[in-house]
Amino acid sequence: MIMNTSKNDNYSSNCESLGKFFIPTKKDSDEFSETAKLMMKSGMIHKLSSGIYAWLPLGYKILSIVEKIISDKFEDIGFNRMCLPTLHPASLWIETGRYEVYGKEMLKIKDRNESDLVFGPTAEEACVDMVRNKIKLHDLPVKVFNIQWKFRDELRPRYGIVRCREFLMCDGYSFHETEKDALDFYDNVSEAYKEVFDELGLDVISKPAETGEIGGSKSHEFLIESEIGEDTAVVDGVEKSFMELGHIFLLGTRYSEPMNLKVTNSENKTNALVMSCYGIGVSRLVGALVEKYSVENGINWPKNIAPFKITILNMCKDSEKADKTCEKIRRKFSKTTYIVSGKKSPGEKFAVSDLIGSPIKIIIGNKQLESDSVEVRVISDKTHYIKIDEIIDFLDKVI
RNA sequence: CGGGGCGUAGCGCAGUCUGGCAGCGCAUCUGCUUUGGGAGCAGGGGGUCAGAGGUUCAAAUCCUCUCGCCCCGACCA
Repeated sequence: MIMNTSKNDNYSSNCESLGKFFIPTKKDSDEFSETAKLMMKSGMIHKLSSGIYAWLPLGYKILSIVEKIISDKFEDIGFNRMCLPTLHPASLWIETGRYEVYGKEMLKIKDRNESDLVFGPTAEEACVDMVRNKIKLHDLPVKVFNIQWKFRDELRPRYGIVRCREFLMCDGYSFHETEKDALDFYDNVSEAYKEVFDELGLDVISKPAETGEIGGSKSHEFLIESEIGEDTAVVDGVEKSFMELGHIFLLGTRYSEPMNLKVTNSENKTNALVMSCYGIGVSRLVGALVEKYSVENGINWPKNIAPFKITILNMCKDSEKADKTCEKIRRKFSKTTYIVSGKKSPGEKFAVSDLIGSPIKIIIGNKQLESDSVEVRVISDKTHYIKIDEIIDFLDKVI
């Protein structure tokens, strides 16, 4: 929708389509919460049904960036990335007794043979099935994780992707010989979680929690203060609303025992493995980030999360010099530059750029162009006027 | 799952009470004007009135059923 639509394009037509990126912004949205409203207005997500959202290119870009930050951290502490299916045979859930216990949030499906399937609301059973009969003593500890869509048939979805039915979750699973090994690694993961949230600029607290339906002996949840939080915690004597972003559990033998995940140890005894699981709501995390970085008319993304680090506002209608300057910058920073141009009004261009929220905004207007300059606004810095000849060097420094 | 509300053009809505040509704003397309904070004028296109059944000469409108969505509450990752 926003693209280079200059008619005077005989010098740039070959490249024009390269800069296109589909961002259908909206003037307004009737979403209830500010976070969901902003995500709809900026063209990040589209609702298909109650609690079921499509991720448009802009939203998916942010989701992917967050996913990468989490994934890198998990690999840093020794997890191997893998991928479990979204659909699990009901038989696995019957083995642990959760098929009946989990409740109406679990989506049960039948395939063409009338076999019962489950769209996984979580994946402990699937993961155990993947590793059982394969792990030998010398393999331990085994640490795997995946980032996969989950479905929980919420009674009442709300706040856009913050509490939806289909959501992206990073779920890690570790298997240990002893409870002590499991506990040590549990602390490593807890530390890694804090580093991830720090990297994203989120003030997250961890707090001991109930293990609930999932079972196990120890758990911590990771919470962020939020207007639309649905958990409460007491901080400094004041009860506040929090949104849960992650939860880790020391599961013990809750799954390994009934599913017969065992190894024979050095004393020739066969014991059930000690299992832990670690979850982060990746798609919900994007909601928390939008809430955190939202400003008056849009968003101010920090550089390490921004879907586009640079937004160029081409205010000129038929200026070859302006178009060529856009193209010069886009070629150098092609994956992270978004150009707002065409015959839209200046107001609309600024409004769209506010919604995209790049930390660096370059404004190409007739006034500065007369002196071969452009205006560059850098978040948390002043406005610079830079000569076109020096723009690439300047951007290299601030990006 | 209980209570309430809504469903009419892509989006937001009026029309429903009192049956009688399918409307308005925004968006979109065309042309001209405008170009530093979501522009102006003119013209055009776009409809399974949520769905099914019923009443009637005639149904968006009345009746019955079904579905979907939203808000509150309860429940819960």
